[in-house]
Formats: sequence, C-alpha cells, structure tokens
Amino acid sequence: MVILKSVLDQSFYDREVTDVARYLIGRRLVRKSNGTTLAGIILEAEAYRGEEDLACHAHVGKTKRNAVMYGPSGYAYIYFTYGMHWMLNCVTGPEGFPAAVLLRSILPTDGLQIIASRRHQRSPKEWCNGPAKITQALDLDSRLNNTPLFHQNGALRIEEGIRIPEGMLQTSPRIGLGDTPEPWLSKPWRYFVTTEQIESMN
DNA sequence: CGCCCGATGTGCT
DNA sequence: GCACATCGGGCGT
Repeated sequence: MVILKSVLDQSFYDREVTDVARYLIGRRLVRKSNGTTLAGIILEAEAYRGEEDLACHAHVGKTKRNAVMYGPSGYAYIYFTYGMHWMLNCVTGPEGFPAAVLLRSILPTDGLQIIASRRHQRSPKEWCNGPAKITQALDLDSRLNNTPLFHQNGALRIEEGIRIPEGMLQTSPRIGLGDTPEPWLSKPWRYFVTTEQIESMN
C-alpha cells in the first residue's frame, strides 16, 4: 500500500465542510515533535457546519473559544472539553463561515512505540480510535490551536496518504450529540472506513 | 464484549 | 450553575 507524503495545500480545505470530511478519509495525519514523527491514516471524521447546525460549537455565535472556526480554512481548531479531553478539528472554508471537521479515529503508522507509551500500553486497537485518544497519542493541546495544517514542515500537518476505493466509504449520523434536535441529530455527516477495510487493501 | 457511571474544569447563560 | 463533538474502570453477560 502506497502512502503519499506530499502535504495537502490550503485550497484542499476551502470548500464544503462535508466534502472536506469525506476527502480526509485515507489522508495521513503527521505530528512532528522534538525530532520524532508520529503519524496515522485518518479513518473517521465528522462535519460541523455553521451557526444553524445546533451540534456545532458556532451555534451560539462567535466566542473566544470557537473564533478559529470563523477564520481561514486549513487551520487546526483544538478545544478542551469534559474537563480533561482535547479535540482536533480542521477548519474549512469559506472564511467567515464557521465550519470544521472533527477527526475521530486514525490508524497509527509511525512512532508506534511512543504512541503506545502515551496511551499507557493499551491494546493497539485502542490507541487512536476516539477523538480524545488521537490528541493523547499525538500530544496535541491548546499549544497547537490555530496551527496551519498545510505547511511543508509544520509540527502538525496532513499529507495525501492513501486512495480509498470507491464504495468503501461509509456514513452515519454524528456521534455523541445527546439531545441535539433534528434535523441535526440525524445528518449523515460522519464519514469512516474500518481498520479491517484498510488492512485488507494490502 | 456491552452498559453504566464518575472524572474533571472551562466556557457560556 | 450547568452542559459538554469523551474516556476508562467496573461489573455483568
């Protein structure tokens, strides 16, 4: 399986958030930190779209916390929640319209020893199969909020990765929305492939 | 493996 | 004061 390492440029993010979420599946998320490379293939992502989407942080309007989502596309929006967890998102276009893609799962490919230690030696399947698990494994927090994802040697960036075959991509409603009203609760804005699907590609 | 629930603290009403 | 785009331990199956 060929994993391409050219960095996606800013224009990749400057379109409909649902399209960005779809096309992020199979890409390579890279974290460079004091000389080491941690990376994985993106398996799962969700779109959050504008102030009218009642599941999106921007539904309360622009605040200090969610301001990054209103900025230009291609930057990381990293926020803190549940008193202990960080979440990694990719801001999408157009500028001024608040939208972002939450990364929910990756398949680790680089830096497995370090990821294992950060994840407290848990089983490999549990390393990065959740949004806060990704940020734990890759050491992401507020320091990297508003970081560009499209810089060639950026500390956090997304590369071309692998091609997901037509028909492999699955969708579902978004996870963890609680009492969010319809139609937002059921919007099929979660895009994903399984670890097994990727491993079967060889 | 699945369900349940407590942890933990910040932003926003 | 409360909700929160979650996680992991404990216990039952």
